[in-house]
Amino acid sequence: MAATQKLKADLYAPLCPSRTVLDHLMSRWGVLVLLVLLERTWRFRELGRKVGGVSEKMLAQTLQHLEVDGFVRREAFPEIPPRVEYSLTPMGREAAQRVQGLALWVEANVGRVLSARAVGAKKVAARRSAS
Amino acid sequence: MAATQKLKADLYAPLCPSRTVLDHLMSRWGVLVLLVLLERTWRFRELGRKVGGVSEKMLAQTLQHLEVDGFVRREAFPEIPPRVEYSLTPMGREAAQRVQGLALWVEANVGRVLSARAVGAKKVAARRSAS
DNA sequence: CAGTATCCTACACGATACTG
DNA sequence: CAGTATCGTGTAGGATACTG
Repeated sequence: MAATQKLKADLYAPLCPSRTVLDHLMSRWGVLVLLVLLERTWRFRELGRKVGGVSEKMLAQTLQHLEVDGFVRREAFPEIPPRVEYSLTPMGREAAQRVQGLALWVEANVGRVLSARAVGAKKVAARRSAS
Repeated sequence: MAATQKLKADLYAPLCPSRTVLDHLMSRWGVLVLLVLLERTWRFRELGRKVGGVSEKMLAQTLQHLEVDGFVRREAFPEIPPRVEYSLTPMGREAAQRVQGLALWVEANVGRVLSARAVGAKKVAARRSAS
């Protein structure tokens, strides 16, 4: 009892908890944080600067979600000034690697997508004006 | 000229187009649509029912984003009643497979995450009350 | 069926100020 | 430094009605 659930998870079911897990992993900032953490351990501000464009609030919130879900480990050192280090748990590393798989593909293929957009945007626009 | 871009894409740069590509792929409904399309070709309503919980508006918008980006092919048949079929392009399949990699991991590991949450939520809550 | 157009609201998110 | 608290706003996204 209390063992890890074996009842089938189903992303297509709106109420399935797997949706919230996926939401945390794929959130705007969640993705970037995971990628950065894959590289090494970081302090809070350091992480913020590395990600680029994230506010303190969202960084804190994102890290808490990932910590609660067991993807990120937070270690606070009782010093002055305070120092807190964030790293991936083993499970976090597993998930982050999958995220990285997609991220690397995107970085490598933005060019193809941008080319596709040039023609794709017109097709969609044409349908709208044909009303 | 007009060749696919080779200039380095950087997800950490807020202005890099790769961010919008990733946003489309990882959006709430984008993920689910890609997973479903990986299975086979679907009609509009069919797709909506399969995904579960998506509104017409969001389904149409999501499909358009993916179509514009060159991930999804839309084929309309001049019949009455109208029939429109959506499928993945070869590039869409490449991306969708990466998305699937993460999705399958999540479905298989929700149990571990749920267990982690039981203890993780308390740790975070404890910090807040210790103010 | 396959959408589009309109309206409306909850909340995601940023900016700012403050605490330990 | 490492956050939390508060406030204000833009917009993602749902509900509904309508078109071809």
